[in-house]
Amino acid sequence: MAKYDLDTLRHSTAHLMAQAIMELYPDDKVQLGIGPTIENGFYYDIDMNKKLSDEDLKIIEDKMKEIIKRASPVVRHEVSRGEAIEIFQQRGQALKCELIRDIPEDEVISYYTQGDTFFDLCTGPHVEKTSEINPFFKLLHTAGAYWRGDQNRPMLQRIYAACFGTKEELREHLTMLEEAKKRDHRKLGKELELFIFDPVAPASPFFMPKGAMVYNSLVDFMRRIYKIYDYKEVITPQVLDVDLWHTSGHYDKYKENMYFTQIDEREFALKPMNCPCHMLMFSHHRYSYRDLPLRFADFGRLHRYEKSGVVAGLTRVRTFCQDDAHIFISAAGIQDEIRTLMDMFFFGYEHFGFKKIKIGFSTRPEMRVGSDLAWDQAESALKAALDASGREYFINEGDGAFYGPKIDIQVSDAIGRYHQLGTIQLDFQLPERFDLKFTNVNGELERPVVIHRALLGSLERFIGVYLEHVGGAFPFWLAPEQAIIIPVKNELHLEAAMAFEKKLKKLGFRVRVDDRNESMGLKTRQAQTGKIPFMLVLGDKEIDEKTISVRKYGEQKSEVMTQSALVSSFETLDLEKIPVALRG
RNA sequence: GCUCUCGUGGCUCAGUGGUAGAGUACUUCCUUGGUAAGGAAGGGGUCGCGAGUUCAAUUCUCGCCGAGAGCUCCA
Repeated sequence: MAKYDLDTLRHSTAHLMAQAIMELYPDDKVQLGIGPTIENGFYYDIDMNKKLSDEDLKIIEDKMKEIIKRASPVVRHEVSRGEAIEIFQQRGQALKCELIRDIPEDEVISYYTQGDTFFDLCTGPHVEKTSEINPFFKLLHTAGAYWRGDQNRPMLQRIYAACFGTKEELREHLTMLEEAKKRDHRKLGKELELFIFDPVAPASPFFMPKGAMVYNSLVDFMRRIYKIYDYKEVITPQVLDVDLWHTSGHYDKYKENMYFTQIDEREFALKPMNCPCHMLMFSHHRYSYRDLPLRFADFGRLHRYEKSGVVAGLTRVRTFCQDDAHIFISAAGIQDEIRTLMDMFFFGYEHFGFKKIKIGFSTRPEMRVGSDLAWDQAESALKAALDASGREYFINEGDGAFYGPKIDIQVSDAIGRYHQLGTIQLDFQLPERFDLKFTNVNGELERPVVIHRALLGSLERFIGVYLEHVGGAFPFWLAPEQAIIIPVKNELHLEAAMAFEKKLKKLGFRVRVDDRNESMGLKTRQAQTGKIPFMLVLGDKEIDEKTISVRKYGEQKSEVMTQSALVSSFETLDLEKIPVALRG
């Protein structure tokens, strides 16, 4: 049993790093901000004149190890507020003084010293001497971070570090980071020729033929799900009069993030979301309770002017497509619909092989619209539906949208990272703004509630997440190229290869003959690095016996099977593109 | 938007105050091959864009654009 828990060790290591920096750079006005522990280690926010580089991190690490050997005692002091401010002021630690001032009046202030050079405000606990700190840490990188997370305050230098209780855990974590780098969807997207970016359209992907194949397969998959769950797809305009965005409220709240265009002296905006279009469509028709829930699905292209610093690969882009839908429903129907949605979402995620799924329930935020009564109803309906689903969820107090509470769904990828995908949001504000009504069972006009929901989130983001999840190796039904056929000798076997290709193509499979004048070694290598699910080799033997040599992606060996057996196994695999409930 | 880093053939990257190189990809030829790179030749770059310093800038300085790591934000 270790003497200290991991959190204490990490925290003490953070102090150790701060001390190392103070000792190494005495003339750079080092001021300590905060240095909390985080999931895999810790960070420390530091203000200093010198800009730290990656080389400096190595020097700091060495210094830290030296201080460990020194075995300096770590001592806790408890003083009054005034004394604490004086002590930290003397040492030029203005940031710490600010923190002390924010501590409630009556509390005793604790701080720690380590040897003679180091002072830090902290409640502890800590190790008793620096030699008790283990060396299983690594300083990873520096980045800017606003003091106290406020973009109007100065930017400090944040140093991130990994820190663990054992050497193995540290190594495992560093290996995971390496693995994450290899799986980076931006790298894979380029290597597998899925998409490109160009400065002419910042943060906007161009999907190459293979990427478009994946994109369209995902849309196709969603359309099939929509058949089961009774969604009606609609198609809506890209460019709409700003009046619409005034009505919806988006103009006031999000105009900084919208694209505008003027023509015939009218101002238009490129749509950043589909909802107002769907509200408009609902209002153009007098619907009855018999029509509800009415589900409008839309794969419309959206444009949002995201700030330059926030865009990243496919995960945050300026043009994207959601698997968007809006459900118009009576307040009484919410709970059932949410339950149905949860079924549908989990069905979808499991289909993609996401096993660990986290559900977050976000409640009313401080800045909100709508009456408390309406919020009470909406929250309790969501909660009841979640409880009824029997799935675990956690509550994000105050994290809801300004127009209603929401459910967010995160999935864990193959290397344990969570990504937000789906969202289900209740909205009683847009129906109000668009004055939506339906005729209820008593013949009276009633205001519907709207549910915004997306399962994949955005196609772009989902492709990024999924690429990293599968490491670029798509399952058969999603692979842009499902099989590659290699003739052993072009002169002798090309004809048979092309005949087989034609046969598979007629059955709807995506196959290609590699007819280049290259060695089998090279073709094999490229079939593997291209992560094509099946490599099929045809030579004399196979042609004579109507068989084919089959090597699956990731396997070292090939097996020989009859051509008809291969075809039927392709047919079975390809069924995965069709949700179970729709299979004949 | 803010802080830091980066930007050299399609891709991955060397390199230099005297206007550029490798590997790979591409084209052609040779090779007729049995499961992760057979051989050769060839074409391809105003070194992100603009200004400044200099006899001379891809190299140094500034500005802009784009990308990355974070922060703030994310309808």
